[in-house]
Formats: sequence, C-alpha cells, structure tokens
Amino acid sequence: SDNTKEGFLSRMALNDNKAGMEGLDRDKINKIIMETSKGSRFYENELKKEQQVNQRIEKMMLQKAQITEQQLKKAQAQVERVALELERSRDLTRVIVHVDMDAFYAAVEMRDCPELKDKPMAVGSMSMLSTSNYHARKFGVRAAMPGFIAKKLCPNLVIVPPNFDKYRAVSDEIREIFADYDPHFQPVSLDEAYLDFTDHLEKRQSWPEIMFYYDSIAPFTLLGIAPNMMLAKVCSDKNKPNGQYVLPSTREAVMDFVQALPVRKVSGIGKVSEKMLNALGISSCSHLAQQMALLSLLFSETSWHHFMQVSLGLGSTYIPRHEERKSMSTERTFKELSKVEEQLSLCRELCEDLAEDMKKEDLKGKTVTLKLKNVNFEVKTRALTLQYAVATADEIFAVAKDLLKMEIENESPQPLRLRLMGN
DNA sequence: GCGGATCAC
DNA sequence: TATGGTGATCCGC
Repeated sequence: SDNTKEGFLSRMALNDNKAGMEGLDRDKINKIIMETSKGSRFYENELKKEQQVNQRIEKMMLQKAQITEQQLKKAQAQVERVALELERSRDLTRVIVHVDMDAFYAAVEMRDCPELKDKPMAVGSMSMLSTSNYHARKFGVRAAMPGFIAKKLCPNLVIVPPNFDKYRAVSDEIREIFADYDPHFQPVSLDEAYLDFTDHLEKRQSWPEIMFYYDSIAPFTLLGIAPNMMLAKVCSDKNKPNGQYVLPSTREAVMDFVQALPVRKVSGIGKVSEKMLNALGISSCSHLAQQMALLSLLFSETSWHHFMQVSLGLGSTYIPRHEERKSMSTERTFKELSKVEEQLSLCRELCEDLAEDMKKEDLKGKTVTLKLKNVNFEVKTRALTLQYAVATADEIFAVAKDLLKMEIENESPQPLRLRLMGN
C-alpha cells in the first residue's frame, strides 16, 4: 500500500483497461492529465478519497498480520466445503450471449456524419465525455474524461454534443431484433444486453446473421458467448473492436479461461476492490482461488462468496426478468449556489421534475432523499422515510425542504456552497 | 432505517 | 472556465 509518491493518483491516472489503448504513451498522457488537474478542488477531493482507501488497506493488512495458522487452516476447510457445494451447482447447459455495442454513441454519430470517421471524436461536452472513437483513443481520450482535458491530449478532437433521442431510437431497433432471439432478453443500457440463446439454438440449429444487421448501424459490435452471464460479459470484452468470443461449455475450458483473467475485468470488481486485492498479492483470478481462505477471513461473506464464484468460473445461468424499480431520482450540477432562497427554489424545481417523472410511471415513494455536493466535491445524503407514500411535487418538497433547511442550519453561519443538488 | 462508499454504464 | 446522471447494492452502524 505505498502512497502517492509517484506524483499521480491511481484513481485519476489513465484507465487503459478499455480497448484501443494499446501501445500509447501512458507516461506522457498521465503527465498531462495530472498537470491539468493539479490544484483543482476536484483533484484535492480525489486525493482525500485515495487516502481513505489507503487507510482501509492498512487496516486490512493489520488484520491479516493477526491471523493465526490455526484460523487459516479452519478457513481453508470451510472454503473447500463451499467450493464443493458450488461445484455441484455448476450448469453448463445454457448458452448466454452478452452483446455490447462498443463506442455506441460515437458509432451512431459517425454513421450520420461520415466526415467524422477519419477524425478523432468524442460524444459529450467540455465538462464530460460519454465515449470516444478509436482515433481519439489513440491519444488517451476516453469515456468519463472531461472534454477540456481531452482537448489537451488531442487538440484536434471533435466533441459532438449527445443526441440521446437518436441513440434511444437506434437502441429500440436493435432491441426488436433481440426479442426475436430471446423474448426475455435483459437490456443493461442502450448499448448492452444479455440474451439466452439456448432455446433459439435448439430450434434453428444455427447461429443467426445478427452481426450483419448491427454492422449497418454500429460498426463495433461485440458478442460474448459463454455458459453464464459473468463469463459472457468478460468474453464480449475479449476481441475488441468488432469481434466475438465463444467460450466452450466445458469445465476445463472455463477453468483455463478464468485462471488467466485479471480480477479487474470481472463485473463488480472496480478500482477500489482491485487495489485491495492487489495489496494481498492478488491480480488474476488464479490468485483469487489460491488465497480464498485468507479472503474469507478478511472480507464479508457476500464478498468472498462472490470471489469464490468468480474463481470457479460460475455465474448466473438464467437471465432475470426485469424487476420492479426501487428508486427514482433527479440531480443537477451547476455553478456555485450559496443563497438560501436560490437553494430552496432549486430544490422545489427538482421536486417538480421528479414528481413529473414519477407520474409517467404512476409511482409513489416512501423515502425521500436529498443529495448535496459542495464546491469541494464532498457528497452528503439526507433521507427520511414516511409512513405513507408520496407522489406530488408539493408532498416531496415538504420533506426535502426540511432536510435542506436542517443542513443549512447545521452549517450556519457559513452558507452551504453547493455545486449539485438531487432528490 | 441512515449515510457513506462502491460499482456499472 | 470546466470533472455527469441514474440506479443498485453493501457495510457498519
């Protein structure tokens, strides 16, 4: 858990996990990112969060140092029992497909404006980019990067404002096709879905011509084909751009595949989990399996059970029906807002927007949550659960207003200096 | 139930 | 000049 002596933060450095990032000058790119960010409030907050993660890791390492041989042995036995049980549940009979339209927004924009095809381009704004094409990726320009930094990396970058209605329309066309192959397919986002192809394959005995259709819409279409959802997701990432990867449905093929898999590739293991695992000497899923007894002592049951499933190449073999939503929210970022009257009227506006969205789905809710982010990027949420469900703007505002007033009071005589509000 | 964190897209 | 919005889940109170 060495600190940030290198001069840059692991949370901010270039994420070359994505495709199209091979063979570029990481050091040079990171230097530009850091120089552009340094000293900003955003950077300072990232630094603070990084320290917190480091502390978490230190705490974990202390715990590790206190583990006895005895405890480890007992844990090992437990781990082996669970592994046997999980092994019995292994099902290799399903054919699960994960479809991912790589650089989807950028691909749609290039389809509609062919001049963009030869240029580095990204969809988004100077504040934030949603995605970039492969020309731009060569410069280190990627999703979730602010446009003004991207411009430093690639001065000729063309930034196209997003047209979500258009992406939705394209997505709807594609989803109609999905439904032909699996009426129960699960959309993850506009450009991503899971399908169960098992029944389709039994009926037609052949692979569909699905790829050709996508090619006319979005040139980068990725298919991952595997016996479960976890593996299918990783497989679709395998042959970027524009490819497919089929993982055979045998235990041996699955285990070989998983051995070599870096933990960060697994959905659900993000930056922080990766860093914690790295601190324990774990970077690939084979390490994960080797260290499972230790992990069972350092992580929650939910966490290490998940790790265990991953290390065995197990995942969900049925695609869950789209479930009922559990929350609905709306939030907005703006220039500093410190006047109480302005904060209250913004809060009312947000409540009205939210009420409108809720009306569309005929929803009600019992818990009202207020979200605040100050100019230093520190986030706070304040919630209140009622005995009855509310739906109108007035009802929501009545609660949100009190939560907001409490926070203002709490800070006074200093004003709340906000950059974001949501509820 | 609450609040902070993590994660995915 | 400038670092998003939405939804879900988990952990430790």
